Amino acid sequence: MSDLRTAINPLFLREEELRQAIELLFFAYRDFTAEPDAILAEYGFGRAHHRVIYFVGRHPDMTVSDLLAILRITKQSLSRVLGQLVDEGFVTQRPGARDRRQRLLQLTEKGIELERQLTERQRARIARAYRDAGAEAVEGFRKVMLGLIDEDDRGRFPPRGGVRR
Amino acid sequence: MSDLRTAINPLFLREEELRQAIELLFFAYRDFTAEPDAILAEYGFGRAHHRVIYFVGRHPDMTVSDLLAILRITKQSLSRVLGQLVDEGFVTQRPGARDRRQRLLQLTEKGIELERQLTERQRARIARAYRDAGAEAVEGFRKVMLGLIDEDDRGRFPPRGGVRR
DNA sequence: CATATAAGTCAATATGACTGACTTAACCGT
DNA sequence: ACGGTTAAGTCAGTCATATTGACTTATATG
Repeated sequence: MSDLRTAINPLFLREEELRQAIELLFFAYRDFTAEPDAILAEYGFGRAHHRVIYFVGRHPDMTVSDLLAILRITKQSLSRVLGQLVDEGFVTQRPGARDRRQRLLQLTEKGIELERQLTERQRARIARAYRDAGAEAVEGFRKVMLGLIDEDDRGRFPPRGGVRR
Repeated sequence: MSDLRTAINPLFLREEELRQAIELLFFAYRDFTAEPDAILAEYGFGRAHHRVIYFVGRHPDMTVSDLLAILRITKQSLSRVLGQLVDEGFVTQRPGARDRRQRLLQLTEKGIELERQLTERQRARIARAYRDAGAEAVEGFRKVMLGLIDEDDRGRFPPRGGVRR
């Protein structure tokens, strides 16, 4: 028996470890998006609507440009989705005070309610995983995930100062 | 100043922590798929082709049903993508020996080469993140990611026995 | 033999994304 | 005040990924 790959070659372990990470990302993302997708379908929306609702909820008064930079899609792609959300009363726009060319985006009450409904499933999934894994594992998770993200977007995640006491 | 949310309410910290996890997943997946997507575009392929190539490479002689169960898409959706890959000589099929209704899937040399090209970028990204984060963080990452995955698919990830010495 | 299963097919539709070209309004520096 | 730039939006065409639903073919299995 004694498999050459595992018994002798440390490069195989490395390869296996990296492949597992690829699959962890695939399966985690697949399952992480499945629940909200099912809710969205009831509204005739898709995942793109969720992203808009999520980030507008997270950063009220963000501009269209900000949103495009986060989503990394074209404005033509955003246009349909955002237009639908505005038409159906989930998102409102108002001109920027400093720069009146900007359209600052906000969620309506209806939008806030949908955002809450969509995100609470995801939060519950994460809360369970965090609880089961423990605080130390959570720190490791954050570290690795940050390392996977392009450098220019890491600044979105403030370093967590240890709780002073 | 002294923000009510951070200064007093521990539930806000919790909420913030969970939201950050949502965003870590979004940004990590976005950046993780961007590089292979660019390569795939040169072949006229999309992310769905990558998934098929990846999993067939990972599990040679897997059946179409196995693949459908992993990807969680309909066979009609898979059909086009798989058909293209077969037509263009990246994947081959042969009837199962035990059950001749099955079509066992394999990568051709060409398919293996493309798989390698696509996945090596992702492996490099993960290797860098793993190295920067350290072994302990990697363990935490694995624990949390596993917790995010639906229970019925966790068995795909064998527990890592500590290296005996 | 009857039923169930694995795979594939045809048709219609929705969603999310793209490129390219263009407009409108507002800002901003010289 | 003009001219260039930027923010946003629009029109048109295309492509990839996915869906539902109905059906066929071949093979397996009780």
